[in-house]
Amino acid sequence: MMSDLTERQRLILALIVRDYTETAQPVGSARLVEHYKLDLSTATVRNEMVALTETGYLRQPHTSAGRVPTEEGYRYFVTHVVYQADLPDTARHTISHQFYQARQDVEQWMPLAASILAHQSKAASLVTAPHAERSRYKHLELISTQGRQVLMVLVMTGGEVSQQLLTLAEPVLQERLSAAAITLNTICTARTTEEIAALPVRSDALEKDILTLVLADMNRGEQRVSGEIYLDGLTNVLSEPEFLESGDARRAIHLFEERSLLQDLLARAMPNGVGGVQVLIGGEGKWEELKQCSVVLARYGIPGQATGMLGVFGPMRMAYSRTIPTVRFMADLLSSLVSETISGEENEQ
Amino acid sequence: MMSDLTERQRLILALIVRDYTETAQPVGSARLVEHYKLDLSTATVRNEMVALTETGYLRQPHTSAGRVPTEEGYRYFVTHVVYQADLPDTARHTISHQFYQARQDVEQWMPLAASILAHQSKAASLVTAPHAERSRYKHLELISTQGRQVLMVLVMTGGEVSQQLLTLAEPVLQERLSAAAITLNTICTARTTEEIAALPVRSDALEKDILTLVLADMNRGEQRVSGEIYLDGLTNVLSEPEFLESGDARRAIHLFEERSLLQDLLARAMPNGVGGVQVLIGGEGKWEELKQCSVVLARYGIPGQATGMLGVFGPMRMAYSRTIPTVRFMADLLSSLVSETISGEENEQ
DNA sequence: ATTTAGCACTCTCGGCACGAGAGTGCTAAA
DNA sequence: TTTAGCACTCTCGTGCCGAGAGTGCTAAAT
Repeated sequence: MMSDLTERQRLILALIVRDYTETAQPVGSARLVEHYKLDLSTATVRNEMVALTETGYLRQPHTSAGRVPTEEGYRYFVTHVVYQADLPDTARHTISHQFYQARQDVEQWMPLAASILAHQSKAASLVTAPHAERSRYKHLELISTQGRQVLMVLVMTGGEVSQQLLTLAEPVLQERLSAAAITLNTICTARTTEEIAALPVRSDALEKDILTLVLADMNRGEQRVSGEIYLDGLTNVLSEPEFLESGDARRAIHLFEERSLLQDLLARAMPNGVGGVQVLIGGEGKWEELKQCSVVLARYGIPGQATGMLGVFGPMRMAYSRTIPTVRFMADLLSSLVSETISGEENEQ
Repeated sequence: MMSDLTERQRLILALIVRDYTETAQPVGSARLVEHYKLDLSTATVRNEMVALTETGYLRQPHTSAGRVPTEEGYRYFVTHVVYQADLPDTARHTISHQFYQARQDVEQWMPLAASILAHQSKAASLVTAPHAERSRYKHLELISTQGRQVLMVLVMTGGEVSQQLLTLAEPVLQERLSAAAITLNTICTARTTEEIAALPVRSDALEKDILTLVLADMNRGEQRVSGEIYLDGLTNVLSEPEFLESGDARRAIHLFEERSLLQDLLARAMPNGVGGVQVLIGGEGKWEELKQCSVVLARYGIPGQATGMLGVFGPMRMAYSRTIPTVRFMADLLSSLVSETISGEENEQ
């Protein structure tokens, strides 16, 4: 693998990737030598470029232009050059600091993560809220609003909260609702959907109806592939030249706005548990819309219990050497946040 | 006002606006006559065009191009031609139907509203969740997650729910937390921030600390200008020619992604209570970024209690005759949803 | 008093040729 | 193995030209 290329070829490939990601212009031999102070002549560089072109890592847009990395070129760069790179300490500190300041505001965590990712990578970012495949009932609250309208707030272990508005057949007093909530809380707390479904049917009509809705809601939660999706930094990506012309790239943005498509992408791209950082370059042949784009994805959280995803989306020509370490670091950070928050099933009371 | 223009001039202006919004091409006299089967010669139309150009409602991009509406032209069109127009029944039914299907899922209301607006107007939409300037305490819930970590869920009248994660000095059992929550609920329910602040200080340390956080949270809520912001349909607007070239338009999109800027825009554009539909054409000289764009805004909700905003954003050349009635209808619809949900202060228990 | 036909005029836009410049690949020398 | 030298190729900006679109004006028609 590694010996596929000589040390010097790797250097030249890396420099071309770097220069191209910055300028979006094909890179010529002369520019490479003078701009990066190589102790080589342009001719030598050109010879190496020919080799790299034959191996399939570079290509020429046309006869007399400089070289541009191919998808394979980017992939080589990602796997052999920057994949193990660490995020500089200054960046780690900045990020940790921002999260420290927002540590109380659970609702801010996801948008904050998206915002940081977008700023650091200068591309578009997405973060999904942590989501459990099988979560347990934690607490139910019934709040009478007006007449027959009741707001039902359901909290799950793991901190997921869902609201639902229901209309009863006839008006019910708040006292009655509170009593029902207390009863249901007693019998349901810490139970899974299946366990609740297996309970004997309630004799009280109100409790029975509510329980049906609770079950429906829990089921709906388990059907979902991911938690809520947070996006940021779309404008970063809009000013990139790739997105100004070819409608291809614009269709990719559509993929990101349409939540259902995005869910599908995430599900297919990251089937397995928490692991390393996934880099999808040019859609990898599977996504027509992502032909000119790249996505850097990672899963965070605690595998059996609650996980979410985060990622960065940008032109194929993205700053991988910055983005990949950032995504990895943020995934670790969110993982630790989740494990601090989550109600473990062992020490549950 | 009305007599500013003759009937025929109004017709021609309206047709030019309509044609231009559809094609994005300057409209010539010949096209106008044959395409809309006018019983006039092109020369007559041209004479009227000269008049409209002199009044400032039309302009020519260059000598031998057709006419394009000016900002004043659009404004005349909006105020005198389409402002009172009603949304066709079929559209009303489609929209009502979609809301009917989602009536239980409170969390879906806002994104659904944004999605419908975006589809109907074929532009970008924004909706802010209803937000009360002065809301009242409704219910507090304290949930132990792990060791010293506690998830605090605070529900306000009007249905706003906020979550906060707090770390206590020492671990506390769930029983203790529930007891504290019940005590606080008893003394705080239905009270405003000021009223709660005026209560005698709690002797219990835990209750005192929690109450401080509750107050901080309520204050933070009251500081905010609006509820959460939901966006949709940005991609609709991206494919418009205006946004492909001039960076101006792209900067406008940035305005929409940066929540703080957007808050400012909303606050300055819609200072007063629920009223008619506001149409901002070309930024009205106040927003440099919106020079080529228009925004159609409306406030919904119940003035003294909880209000939110909704709007549509697109190129100045937008389909006002469709957008304005849609925004008005949606504002009414959301208003009725809010008044069904909200806990009135009178019939509060 | 309007409306309309006719016409000259102006400006944009696409196509085309052309030269400058960038960057290459190859060969032959170091 | 590296490098200097050079011929070659292709893009891109510029300027020119003609076609076409749309106008404004004038004079005739209603």
